[in-house]
Amino acid sequence: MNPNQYRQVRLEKLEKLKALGLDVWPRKAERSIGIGGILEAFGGLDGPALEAEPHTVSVMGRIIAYRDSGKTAFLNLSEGGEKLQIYTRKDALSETEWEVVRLLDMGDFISVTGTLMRTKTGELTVKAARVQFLSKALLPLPEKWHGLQDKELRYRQRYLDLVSNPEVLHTFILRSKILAGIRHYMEQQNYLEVETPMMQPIPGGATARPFITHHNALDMALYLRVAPELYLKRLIVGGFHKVYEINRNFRNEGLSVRHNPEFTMMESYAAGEDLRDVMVLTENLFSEMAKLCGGLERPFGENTLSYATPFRRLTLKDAIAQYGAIDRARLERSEDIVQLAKDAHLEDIAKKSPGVLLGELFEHHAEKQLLQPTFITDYPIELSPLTKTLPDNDLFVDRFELFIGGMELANAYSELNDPVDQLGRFMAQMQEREGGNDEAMMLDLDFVNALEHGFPPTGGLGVGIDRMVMLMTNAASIRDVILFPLMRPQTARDETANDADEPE
RNA sequence: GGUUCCUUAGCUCAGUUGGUUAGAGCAGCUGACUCUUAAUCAGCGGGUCCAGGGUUCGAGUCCCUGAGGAACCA
Repeated sequence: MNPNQYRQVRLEKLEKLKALGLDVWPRKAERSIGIGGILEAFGGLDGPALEAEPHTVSVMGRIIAYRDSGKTAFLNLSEGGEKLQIYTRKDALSETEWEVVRLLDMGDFISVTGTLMRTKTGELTVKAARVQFLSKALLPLPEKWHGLQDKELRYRQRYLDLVSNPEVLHTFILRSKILAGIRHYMEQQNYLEVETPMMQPIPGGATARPFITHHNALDMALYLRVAPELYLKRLIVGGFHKVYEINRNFRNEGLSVRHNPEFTMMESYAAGEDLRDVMVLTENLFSEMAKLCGGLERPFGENTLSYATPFRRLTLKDAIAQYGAIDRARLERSEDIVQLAKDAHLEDIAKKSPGVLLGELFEHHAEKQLLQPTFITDYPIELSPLTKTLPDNDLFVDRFELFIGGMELANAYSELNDPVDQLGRFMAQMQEREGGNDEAMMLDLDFVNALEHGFPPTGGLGVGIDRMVMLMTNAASIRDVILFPLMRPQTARDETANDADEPE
């Protein structure tokens, strides 16, 4: 039975439905209430209560189960991840409608009008008095018990994944609720949502390789943004007090269970604030979202994570010392740091400064072990070209990254607002770039110019929304929380071989 | 980039040491059944075993190359 044979059989049924005089592709469904609404409004009523005071409803949905027993048939309709049983019997329908019921397939959409009842097993059911045919599915649904299991098909044909795996639909419904929850929380904190360019002439705000594209009319290169940071800061210069943006960033990097080339980030900036204020904002955001999703204790893989505030604070060096079982004093001496880097088999050690090596030692020894929410603070200045230095140490900056479940979830600074210092940091990045580091930042002179017009002390934050949703929904892969994750095209490579000049 | 694993019917999966005509369930088709719950019962149809090459008397199974996917490492 190949897909064409299924189509053929169902096309024939469609012709039979037309022959009954039906509009088989009607424009609108008869519907007085949704399935969710029925469950909410009548889910508490028992059989006698429904009989005493009959409720007539019109519902629509996709047929996800069909149990036919002669002159009756039970159907399950699905809408928005909720399902409802329909009871049809020959003697309760017109001859035409009974014919329609017999020509239905799983996957079809119908609307049913009838009264609510309880079956003998107690299930809430609509007893059909009228049936409206809405749409024919020409192709079969995946297996009804196991759903669609093949991961490749689930990502490539997400619509089938959503239809046949209800928990997937619920994950994405929860994602929407988290997004709404974040906006609600930020609004409560008096932040304004803004939108800044996603196509930028100079990509800035993060050390990452950008995607490049071309604008024909202006004949100029444009980059998909790696971060909105430099534009949001311009808004603080312009007089916005507190702003945030939730949108996509694009980074031309590999794919993994934690990385998708386009991912959703929330960035926020608050004038007059510093890193301590941003920490409070951040931990409250996470704990509020955990509450929204069921409670402060959330399962993640093998662990239970607690979002009770305050979150733990740990300096970068302390984290390396603690998780790497390394004498803390050695992290103060450059030659010891180099030796530790060798011990950890880091690459290109000779080319890297002690600060860069500290960052890599942290990733090597500590990152994956930071399961419970932890703020890591006091980053080396080389890793943080947009951040104010610590008051008592100009080699380290006032920055935190938040780690949960072994992943980086957030990144925040006391923003550098000294334009002269900022220009110097850009120059250092330019040197990095010339040295072959294509992740180093590009010089954005207009941004420096904006700072020269006066930029108040500001606390800034970036939160990885996909990873936050992973935590809240206990998803093992970022692909399980992105509706359409990037996949290599399935078409044969020789059909799309015009990218053959791309060096691999 | 490296290592390991996966790809068999529309879907979910079996397939023994390399040996006859590749199996099951769901889905589908025909029939029975007026309260079913993965409905049940009887019968029927459905395969580019990911692709290409090789070894062999014989390959879904072994080897090589490629494609796509998954996990781990860097």
